Amino acid sequence: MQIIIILRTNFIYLRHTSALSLRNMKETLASLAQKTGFSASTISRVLTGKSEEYRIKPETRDIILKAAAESNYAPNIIAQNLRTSRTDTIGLLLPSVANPYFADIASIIIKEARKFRYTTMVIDSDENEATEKSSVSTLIARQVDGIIAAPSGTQHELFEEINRKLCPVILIDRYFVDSSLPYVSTNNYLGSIMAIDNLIMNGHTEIACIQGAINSMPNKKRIAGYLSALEKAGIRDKATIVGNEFSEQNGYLETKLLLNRTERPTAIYALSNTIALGAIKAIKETGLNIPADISLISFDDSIYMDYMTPSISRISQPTEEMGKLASKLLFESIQNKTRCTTQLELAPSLISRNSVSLPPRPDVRQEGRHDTEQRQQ
Amino acid sequence: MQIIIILRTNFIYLRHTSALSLRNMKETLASLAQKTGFSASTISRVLTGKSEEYRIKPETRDIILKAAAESNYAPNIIAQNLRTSRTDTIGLLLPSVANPYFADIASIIIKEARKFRYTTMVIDSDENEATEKSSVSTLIARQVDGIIAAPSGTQHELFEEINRKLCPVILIDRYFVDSSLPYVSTNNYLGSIMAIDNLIMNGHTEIACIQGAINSMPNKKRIAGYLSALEKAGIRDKATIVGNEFSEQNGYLETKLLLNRTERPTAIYALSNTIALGAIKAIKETGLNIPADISLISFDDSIYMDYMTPSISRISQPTEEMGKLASKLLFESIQNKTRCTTQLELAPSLISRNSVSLPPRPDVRQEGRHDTEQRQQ
DNA sequence: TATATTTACGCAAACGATTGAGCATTGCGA
DNA sequence: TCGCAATGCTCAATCGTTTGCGTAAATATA
Repeated sequence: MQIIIILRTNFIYLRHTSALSLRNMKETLASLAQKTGFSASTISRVLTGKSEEYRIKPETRDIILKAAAESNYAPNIIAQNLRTSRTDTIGLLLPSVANPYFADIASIIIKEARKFRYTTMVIDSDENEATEKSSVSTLIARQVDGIIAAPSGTQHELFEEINRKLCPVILIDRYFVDSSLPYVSTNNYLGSIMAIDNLIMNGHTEIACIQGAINSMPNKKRIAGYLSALEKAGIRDKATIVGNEFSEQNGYLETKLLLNRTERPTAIYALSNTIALGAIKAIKETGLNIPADISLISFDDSIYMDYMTPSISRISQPTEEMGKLASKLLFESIQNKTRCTTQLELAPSLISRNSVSLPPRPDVRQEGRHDTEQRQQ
Repeated sequence: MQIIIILRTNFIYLRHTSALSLRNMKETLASLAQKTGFSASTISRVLTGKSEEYRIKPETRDIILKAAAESNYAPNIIAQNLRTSRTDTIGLLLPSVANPYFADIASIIIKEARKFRYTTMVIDSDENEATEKSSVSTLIARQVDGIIAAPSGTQHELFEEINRKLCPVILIDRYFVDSSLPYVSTNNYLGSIMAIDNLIMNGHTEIACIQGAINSMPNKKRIAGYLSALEKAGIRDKATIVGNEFSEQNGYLETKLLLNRTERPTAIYALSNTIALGAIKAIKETGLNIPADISLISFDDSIYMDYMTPSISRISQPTEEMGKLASKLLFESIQNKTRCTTQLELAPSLISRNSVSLPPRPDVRQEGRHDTEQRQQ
């Protein structure tokens, strides 16, 4: 996909931006007008690179450019915003910036935006729907030119209304079913299939799934994939779904409960990296070994997963591509004043490591192990 | 420390913000003036909660409030900004949002800012000084009311000039020596002492240190603490300092080189979580065990460090306090139109886990171990 | 020479709020 | 009945740009 975006910034300002000293707040078009003897209109036109279009005499242009440069003039962006009702600003809404997965996405989008000369306002909704709503209102009031959002809420009306009336919205990671809002996400369904197939191939049939925010689309899709994979293997009736939050604590508590069951699962499928961490903690505390006693596979990639013992098998999402694609779609929409309807699901990949092995023999399954010795297989 | 900050937002807008529907972009003070028959001035004063101060008749006030509410009026923030030259916006400058440590800080500051009704513009400077400079200029041009920064560069003039002339600046994590700029940081020197003392207490004398961005203040202080702790133990001459970047790759490469030396260190002190990850990878690849063959201690806390095998001993920084304090200092400065000169170093804490033990006996030190079996001790 | 066109810019009205100063109207005391 | 203060508002300037329209001077065309 190639998208051509014409940057409308002008070289005069650019030169200034890269200059050493700060913008001279005292200098305005009016003061420059006084200095040079030309009108503010003319100065404006020269400084926005429209001198040819408006047939400004080259000599005049040079005088103005010189005066602007010497006085360290830079335009008042707020005034520009008011006049043009453009802000060169985008809003980025995330459920949790501290979550490594979303931090990655934030980092990429912020940098992409910078390339396109946009500044990013970041909202951390804390998975709270009320916070999300009011924060989005703030973004709108601040007249952002576009929004990239991983919504926590379930109702799409707000975002659709914004996209229809105010500015382009691109969803990332999470999206709404029955909505035409554009999104860039991972094929979460496929990801689950890959994860569960991997467990089944290793002989597991007692696979418990610890889910996250129940109403979020990724969670729903992952659950659907989980069920479908079980179905395919003819063990749909063995489905076990617990939990309700993308948090370490949720992973920990639900794992504790799972391990306490008389029919303990032989494998756990954690629907996020945070859940996986909680699960690991609970498993270790119980004195069980991964993968000898219980296998573990997780959604989300994170650098540290390779460094744990055992290293964690996982479904990796292409965060960089997602961030870049979402940015491109957004800036294309802004540029062309159109609404895009692209709905993309990128393929996840299975990173197979050492947290999955054959299930323990049935007769030892309920014993548990209380030594702290661990074997890496 | 108690700081009282009077929020100047008014309840009318608040009520609107939490309302369901979006701000009606068509409605302005002028249009409301037409509708109600009062002037824009009066409407403005009522809507900014100044009806008593300006002796607006209660009936008038109610008429105006009703009209505003019914038409879903919300003020044009950009126009307010231009008129009042306040933006209720802060800038947050970080070297790397993807780094879990800074992601934590970002998350906290964004949420704190929200509490004070500020929106946060986030910059990811990518540890690049040029990016940092131009991004900060952008923030200034956008007239942020204040800046919280973890600067990558070494020259403080830019930030000092901003703090003097334009808006309050609070540094976080990193700061400048010989500068009166306020900061909130960790006592990195003390952190190093704690880390090295821990190693020395365990009998280590061959302690190599892998550093990060050499010119950053935290790095300098950590190095100073490292040297000082060695000095105190009378083994200053054994100091080994390598590396130059807060990255996993740097940790990996430098560890590889260290392990290749004829006199292999018995312990590695990694100056960041990312460096530690790289070190672990290199150590594992070499077939050595932590801590049996080589001990490891790291700066920075991260949730996953407890889940690795062995769990990693580390120096934890109080990120939440740092973020909250920096926010408080900033908003206090903005509110009081003063410049604060507080320079705070919070105490780090040692989280002692299983990556540090006695050094291996000298006669086996150079052997290396090539089995992949690991023991947790 | 009269008219048309081009050149090179200026005027003034936006954008939508805030705010100091001012101006009717009413009430009250003397 | 007059003066004065309090009441309850409006006027108009301002923040710093951008931009549609206009126009004087210079040049080209008929």
